[in-house]
Amino acid sequence: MVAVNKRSFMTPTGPSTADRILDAAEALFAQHGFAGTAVRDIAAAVGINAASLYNHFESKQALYEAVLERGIQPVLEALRGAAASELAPDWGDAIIETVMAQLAERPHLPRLVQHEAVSGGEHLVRIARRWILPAFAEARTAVKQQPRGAAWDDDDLPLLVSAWLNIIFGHFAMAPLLAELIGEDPLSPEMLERQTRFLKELGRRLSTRGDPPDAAE
Amino acid sequence: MVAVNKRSFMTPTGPSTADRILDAAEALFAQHGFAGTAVRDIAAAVGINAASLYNHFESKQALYEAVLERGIQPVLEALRGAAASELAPDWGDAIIETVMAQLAERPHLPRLVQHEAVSGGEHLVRIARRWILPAFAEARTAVKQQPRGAAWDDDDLPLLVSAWLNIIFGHFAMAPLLAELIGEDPLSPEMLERQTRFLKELGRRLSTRGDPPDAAE
Amino acid sequence: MVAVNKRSFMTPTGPSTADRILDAAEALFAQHGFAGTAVRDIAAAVGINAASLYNHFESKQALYEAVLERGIQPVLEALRGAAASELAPDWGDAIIETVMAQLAERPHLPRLVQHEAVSGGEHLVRIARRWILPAFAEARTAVKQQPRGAAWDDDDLPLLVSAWLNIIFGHFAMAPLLAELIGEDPLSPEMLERQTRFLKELGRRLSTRGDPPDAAE
Amino acid sequence: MVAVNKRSFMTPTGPSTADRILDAAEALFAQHGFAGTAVRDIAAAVGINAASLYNHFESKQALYEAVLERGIQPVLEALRGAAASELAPDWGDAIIETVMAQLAERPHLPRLVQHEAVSGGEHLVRIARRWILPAFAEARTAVKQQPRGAAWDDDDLPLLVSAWLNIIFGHFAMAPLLAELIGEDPLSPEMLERQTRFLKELGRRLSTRGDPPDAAE
DNA sequence: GATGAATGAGGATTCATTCAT
DNA sequence: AATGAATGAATCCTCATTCAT
Repeated sequence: MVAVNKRSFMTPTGPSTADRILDAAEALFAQHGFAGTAVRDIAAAVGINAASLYNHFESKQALYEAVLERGIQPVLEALRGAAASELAPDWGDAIIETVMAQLAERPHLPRLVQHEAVSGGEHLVRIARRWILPAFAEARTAVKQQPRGAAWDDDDLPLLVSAWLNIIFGHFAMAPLLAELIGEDPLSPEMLERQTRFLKELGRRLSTRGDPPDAAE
Repeated sequence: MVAVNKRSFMTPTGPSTADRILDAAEALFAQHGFAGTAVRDIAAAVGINAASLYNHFESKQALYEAVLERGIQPVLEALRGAAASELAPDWGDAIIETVMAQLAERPHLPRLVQHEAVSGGEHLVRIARRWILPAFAEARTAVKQQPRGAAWDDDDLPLLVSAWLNIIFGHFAMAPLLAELIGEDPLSPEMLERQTRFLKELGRRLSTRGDPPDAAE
Repeated sequence: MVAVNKRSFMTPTGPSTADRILDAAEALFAQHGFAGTAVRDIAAAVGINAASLYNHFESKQALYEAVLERGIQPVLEALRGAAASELAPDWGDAIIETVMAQLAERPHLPRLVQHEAVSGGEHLVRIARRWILPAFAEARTAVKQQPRGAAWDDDDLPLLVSAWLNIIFGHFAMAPLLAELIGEDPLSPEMLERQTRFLKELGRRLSTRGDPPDAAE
Repeated sequence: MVAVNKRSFMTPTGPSTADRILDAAEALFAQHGFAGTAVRDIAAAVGINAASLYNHFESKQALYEAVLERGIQPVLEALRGAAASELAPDWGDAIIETVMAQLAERPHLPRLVQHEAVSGGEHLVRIARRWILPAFAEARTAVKQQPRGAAWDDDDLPLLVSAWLNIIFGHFAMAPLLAELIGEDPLSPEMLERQTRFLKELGRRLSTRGDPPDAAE
């Protein structure tokens, strides 16, 4: 028996109800977090009755986790792909572009993850062990392999990776606030382009030892 | 016996009830966000009846805002103080140390702010206009005044400030997740010390043009 | 045992839940007024959970207004019908009988209206504009068309209408108090019959100039 | 020991706190009824703390009853005075004028009584037995003594008295609604004057047998 | 799959009242 | 006589979930 995608086969239907629920839930969970999102509101956004939602997902919890998994998986895969070509000269730039492109497509995802991370709650650990830890390891390896990687103390690498993640995810997650501050939508194509350029320059500088290595307070 | 105010005599005059409520609320809001925190739980943490809480704060909302203000104000003031001494040679390091010291004392605050920022919600704008915008302006000025400031494009400055904020706040806000990843508590004195050192090095590198002085794509 | 639709087979399909709620609410609101009636008590009277009530009505307010409308509408219609036949000789008597019959059937209604009127509150204006104003206009017209209508000064007509309404509604609304005073239930068929006769006599006298035919100051 | 009015003795103080509470309570109870009035609101209207109110009245209940008694007593006394002079020729007019004058001075009272009457509740019976029953008896006697009293069937007298009470109290109690209908404040001096005139005319007509004594359906 | 109705648990908030000061 | 703080009970209402249809 061939593995067949349950939907998208033979019928020219649009996205399945389950997918539409996932979409609506992703947006709402990203905006208001888990606790701040009512199942009823998700259902309303989809245009169905709240009870119907339970035909597709066992519980609010289960839906939340499905949303997270569906969102994180492609990002990780893209990241892996980019990381694989570690030999290319502007390898760092490639990763940045890949990740930014991924996130630009699903701008809710970083907010969702940030929400979850900040809550540091029950769902976190499961997700962390399955998705983030490997990702973290990969990112760490990547950073270490940077040409002048020696520049960073080995113990600082986790902090560096964490910093990178915070910068990249933060740009999306804090978009509403940032918009307030710069008077422009941080998620507009132009701003995303600028942010991408900015990140590349950042990468270049971070892999170079700073000027006067004396100052240490 | 002199007529004595119940709480100014013999009793060590602990924090007022209102303050204790603010403390408990800060911790709980930071952990679970606004929607995820029940007034009853805050009251329980303080050891009072939920109804009593309303003798001190008009509503959950009002309490939330009070928590935010109380938390943000001293950080901003410290930041201002540090920024004032902009002539000192290791001026950037001073700011980093000041901010880290402030946040270390109230580790809930960054999570609280992050929660709020990610939610990008109703409370945000008010706070943003009164506290964050000025802070942002200050931070921006500060960054621009760095000795080798010419190194950054003027348009990139907001992004740079945003990046700094995300790195600094992110370390605290994501602490539970980060702990999971590095196997150590990111908020332990040693780790905070390491992070401070890391940030200083980061500052040094960021204010130095990256290696291939051609690249600025 | 056959799978059977609980309420479409064998059960005589009693009034819908919404109707039962309206009934219970009508009685309770009439007895204790809006503020004095707890949603929980209405639900209990119906035999459902208080939460279920919100599947049928958006709020206590909405329920209250629905009760008022449902109650007032048929009375107004009956009144209109009776008023239409203004040519009949004992036209006034017909109206009295119609109204009394209507109110006798829903004895809660007058108390409800009285409650509302006395409260003169927020709900009043909406209702007043939609239902009572037209009714008032009709009543006024009716009174004016009485054969010997010339007997009343035009400026007194609103007062006359108001007086009639107060007498008629008052009999029902004050029933508990009146019962206390006369030792009989004012809502018993006999008493209602007597009150109807009394009102007719009243109507006859009111449309006749009083003794000293000079007095109309 | 002489019976001394606790307040108004020796000190030129304004109304005592207890009186101010009674005033505020009278207004609020009249507007919103017992259940719809919060002790806090009464206190706020007086300008004191809700707790202070309990220095003057044992409970909300007790305050309510005090308000009712204080309001009803002078009306009854005035009524008695007027009724005593039953020999005067326009005796009915005198009563009307007295009562209207009394109520005009305390326009909250009728609404208060109406609220209570409509609620037909717990407080009612006590009040009824002590105040209203005697008043009713008096009114009944008064009506019966009208010159052409014979015109009314003895059994109708309670209904007639009830009608009178409903008309008179109703004008005040329904003032907000009536204002809505006639576009004028029913409690303005002019309207009260008109209502008084109207009531006198009413009295004149009611004590005259109606035209065609045949119609009784 | 979809839905209207039902519900127990819990949400924030208000209430009348008490009490130490 | 006044008050700020406290509280248990009750307020309206929302929530996630179930179930018969």
